[in-house]
Amino acid sequence: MKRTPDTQREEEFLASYDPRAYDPVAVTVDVVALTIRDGALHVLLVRRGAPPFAGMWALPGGFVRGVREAEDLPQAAARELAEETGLSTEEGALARVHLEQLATYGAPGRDPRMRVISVAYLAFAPELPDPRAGSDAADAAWVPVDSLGLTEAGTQRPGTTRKLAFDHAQILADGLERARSKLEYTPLATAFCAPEFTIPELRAVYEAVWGEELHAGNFHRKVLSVPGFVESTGETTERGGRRGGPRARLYRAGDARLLHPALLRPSREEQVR
Amino acid sequence: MKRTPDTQREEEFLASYDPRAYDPVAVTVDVVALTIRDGALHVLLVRRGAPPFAGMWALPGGFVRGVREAEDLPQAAARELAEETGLSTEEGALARVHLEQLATYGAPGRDPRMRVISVAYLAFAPELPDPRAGSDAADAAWVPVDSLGLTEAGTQRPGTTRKLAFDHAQILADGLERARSKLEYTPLATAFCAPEFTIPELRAVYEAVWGEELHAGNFHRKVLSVPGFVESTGETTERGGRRGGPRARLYRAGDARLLHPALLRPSREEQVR
DNA sequence: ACAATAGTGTCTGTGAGACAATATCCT
DNA sequence: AGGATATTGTCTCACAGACACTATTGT
Repeated sequence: MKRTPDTQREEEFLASYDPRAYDPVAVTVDVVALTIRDGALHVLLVRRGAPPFAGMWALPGGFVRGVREAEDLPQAAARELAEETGLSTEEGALARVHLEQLATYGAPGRDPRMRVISVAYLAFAPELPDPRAGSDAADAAWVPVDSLGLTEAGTQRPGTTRKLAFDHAQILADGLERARSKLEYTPLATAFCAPEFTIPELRAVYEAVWGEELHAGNFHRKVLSVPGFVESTGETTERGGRRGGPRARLYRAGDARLLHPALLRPSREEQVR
Repeated sequence: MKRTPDTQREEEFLASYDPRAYDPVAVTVDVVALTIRDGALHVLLVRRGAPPFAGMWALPGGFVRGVREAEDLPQAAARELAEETGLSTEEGALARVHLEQLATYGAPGRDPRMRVISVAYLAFAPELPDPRAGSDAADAAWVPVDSLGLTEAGTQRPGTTRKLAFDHAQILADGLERARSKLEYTPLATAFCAPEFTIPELRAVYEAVWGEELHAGNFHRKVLSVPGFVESTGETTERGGRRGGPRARLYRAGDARLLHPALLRPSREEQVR
């Protein structure tokens, strides 16, 4: 190739962009995968088998595969999720999982080994099977979020048994706040439900994520009044609730991508100042 | 050092984490810096002096400095912004700029040279001086956002003179949507204003960002009714508007971090379905 | 004088939340 | 039968938006 001034310039540029010339930087993807089990919000965690933080719990995650595999960031997140849940990307079970980017964490020292930039993703999943531990994990489980003693500041209260590695308490706290907020103005609560669901089931999702009870009657009317949130199937459940009550009507997720007007959390009285 | 099974295991782990063993990955920071000039929303752009995309416009950005400098991601964003605007981080002028993480872009091929993961930041700035081109830029300017022919999909309409490099049209589109949304439920519009401002000036910010006219009377009453949005200084402007009208009262930003109730955009009729 | 603008008042429709009522189903 | 629950009805208050009005300033 002829070394015109232009190609020479580009080569210099390329050289200046070579990361090998700098300190090594690694890029990982971590996933905050949320689901509802037994009426409580759970997060998917793996127990680390190797140092650092061996024995502690962490969000599922790992390397972004490089240029050769040409793996996009959402792909990497879906792969990590599939590896831990045992669900194949093909089966369509993962297709029902909502996945969105949460934020990126790159503070120096967040990983004691080297500079690691971690792109966190947030997943909303309907009830999934118990996970099986992946290759480099000692264990994996759906863990009730309440059991982790998370504070608003993104730390864990002292005395919590399951300690989170790295800055994963912060990432999880950010993910939870995003989830709570998204339920307000998007129909993503339906992502926690089976394809057909009842309004009380949907209400249970809101109560689990927001951590407070909602008024059944007002919630019902509100959901039906938001255009495109849910659409009726015309069917009802086969039986009433396990403690009595009439059969509930079944609904599907509607075509709205934003709720208008929004379903605001009741506890907004305490204005963040 | 004795090679216990544990340290050996860690060494293996470390080896598996060495990015040099993988394809090289670079991490950059790009900044969507927004300001209001002459009543129109402007974004800070630099014209590229070197290939690829030489001659095209791009968001200011560059490498995250590695382990040795221990540069955090927000620091890197502030540094890039300072380099292009000529404002020193010390002066406090940059301290009045609101900076928040926007999203991370890492699609393979988004940079033709190598795998580049870019963490984008969003900046809200009061009126700043004209930029001076940084080291590797041919030019730098505050550019009216409207002149870029951005579509909702994050592309540029054909026939637009200033073409954006890489996927920066997408990043900018995402930043604009975030900005529009943030004005609804946070008091960040005040970040575009001088320390003391009038309600009509604040309204001009909303009109520039949302791209639509607001009803002056209703806006006024609404802003004053949201607790903590603005607080009165007791002063008024020295003169009325340049086309007549009484002097306006001056306000400072209040202590609220969320607007409750929110100031919703009028054009939400077209529900995104 | 005239036009433009800051700021206030008034009215109306919508919607959220408290509360009540009714019908249906489980044990 | 008795208790729980799904669903609908009613009432009230807050608020967004339309419109009107007054006061103050620049040209």
